[in-house]
Amino acid sequence: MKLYNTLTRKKEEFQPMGEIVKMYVCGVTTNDKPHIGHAMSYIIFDVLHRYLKFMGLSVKRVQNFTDIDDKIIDRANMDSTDSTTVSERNISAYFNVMDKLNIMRADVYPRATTEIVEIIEMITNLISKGNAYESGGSVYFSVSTDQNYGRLSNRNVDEMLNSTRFEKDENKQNFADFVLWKAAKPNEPFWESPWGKGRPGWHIECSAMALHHLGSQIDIHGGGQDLVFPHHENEISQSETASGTEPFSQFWIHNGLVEMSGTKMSKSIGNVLNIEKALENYSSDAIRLWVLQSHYRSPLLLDEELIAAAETSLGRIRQAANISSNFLEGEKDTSVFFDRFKKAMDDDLGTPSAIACVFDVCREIFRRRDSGKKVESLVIVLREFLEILGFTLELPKHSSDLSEEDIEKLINQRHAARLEKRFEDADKLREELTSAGVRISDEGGITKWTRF
RNA sequence: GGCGACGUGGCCAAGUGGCUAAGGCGAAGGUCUGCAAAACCUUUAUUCGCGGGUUCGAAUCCCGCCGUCGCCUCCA
Repeated sequence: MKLYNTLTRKKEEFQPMGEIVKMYVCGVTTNDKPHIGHAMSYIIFDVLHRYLKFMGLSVKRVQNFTDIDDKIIDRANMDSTDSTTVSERNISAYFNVMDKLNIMRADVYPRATTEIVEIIEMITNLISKGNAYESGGSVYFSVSTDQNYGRLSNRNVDEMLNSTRFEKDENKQNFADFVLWKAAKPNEPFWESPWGKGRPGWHIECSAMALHHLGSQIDIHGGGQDLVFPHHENEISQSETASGTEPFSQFWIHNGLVEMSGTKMSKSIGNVLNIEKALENYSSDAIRLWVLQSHYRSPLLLDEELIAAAETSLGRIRQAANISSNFLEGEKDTSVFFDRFKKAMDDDLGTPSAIACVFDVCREIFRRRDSGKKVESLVIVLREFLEILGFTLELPKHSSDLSEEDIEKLINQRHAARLEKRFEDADKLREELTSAGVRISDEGGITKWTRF
């Protein structure tokens, strides 16, 4: 399988270094409920995870929660509570929606606040090696001690100086240095450290956790494109100087960002759609299909009509996946579809082409059913594709879900009405069933029904 | 200003040197039906932002232009 590696800016053949694939995916900062951009990112890494498993590889995935930072403290102050409460609340919300989105759980979900020991250890190590320095109760990473700095994001420190627009920090030796340990201000939560009371800087936790849970070298490090600089650039620097080994990660995989009418979704613009709200109107599968129908490195256009269109498309898929033909003759060779699907996925996780293949399998299933041929092997291969892509095939909720008895009763009533040619009554009963999520069809004098 | 991505049918979106430019949504017609729904069949880009160039051959490579977006210390 080939994957686009941000580090080398090309597609490269993926081969894990050891027996298991070590995968670290940057998690969320727990200052708020997860939004649709998080859904995009984690759906994509979920599919990567599933596909690696399908290829026969074992995967150990670690995903962090940044459960202490400025925004969380601000939120806690706003809500007159503490940062732990805010974080716990949003971590619960995270698991709640991600489970609904059928995103496989990572093996470990370390939190910044539960890895303080490892973080302090790593910072101490960096200081002893001369890559970091204490200043005013904080500790900074000295960017000039790493000659490779800027490799991932393809920029150099001198050029950055001309374009920088961040506030000056008197404690820093160099403008590009970044904070590893932040001295606590009055009334802020803090942890004891060799440099006094404070808390971890943002970047260090991922390095410390990756080292702690996966080791000094990993296979895949993932996250949104907005993390390339400075977050991942800084992670590389601190990890590689601390461990003395490189590369920290073989592959750097970055997903594109959700855009709304040509603009990135962002809290400052106020165009954030949270997942909870999206799930009120659309099925988990529809959101997943909307994401996977465009390539993971491209920006994803957020337009509710597009998710609604995906919901419609899913009707086809669900229906095809539940067909059984009862015919014995004419089994179809599925290898053509299988090869096509695999070829698409092997080329940098080409889910749009893989999904095109899924729809073609669906069409073939319908065609064969309609012409009296066996479909079982196609249904099996379709379900396998859907499993790899992480679809649940769960039916969307309808306002009034009828029991089987109710459905049979209504169908019988309609049957009677049709016999007496009271078609208006019959059509009313049909509408009633439709709005309750039951689709009926009159086939050769028999009325068949199915939930949709 | 620096770095990067992108511009393909009504909408979304694959394809990145050579068979008929995938797939989804939408639209039109047909089959089926009391009428439908679903499904199936047919139609819906002689053309890939614009202008040059390379080549036997370009949506795909090169140059220029126009336009959109992201990152450049909050971010999935």
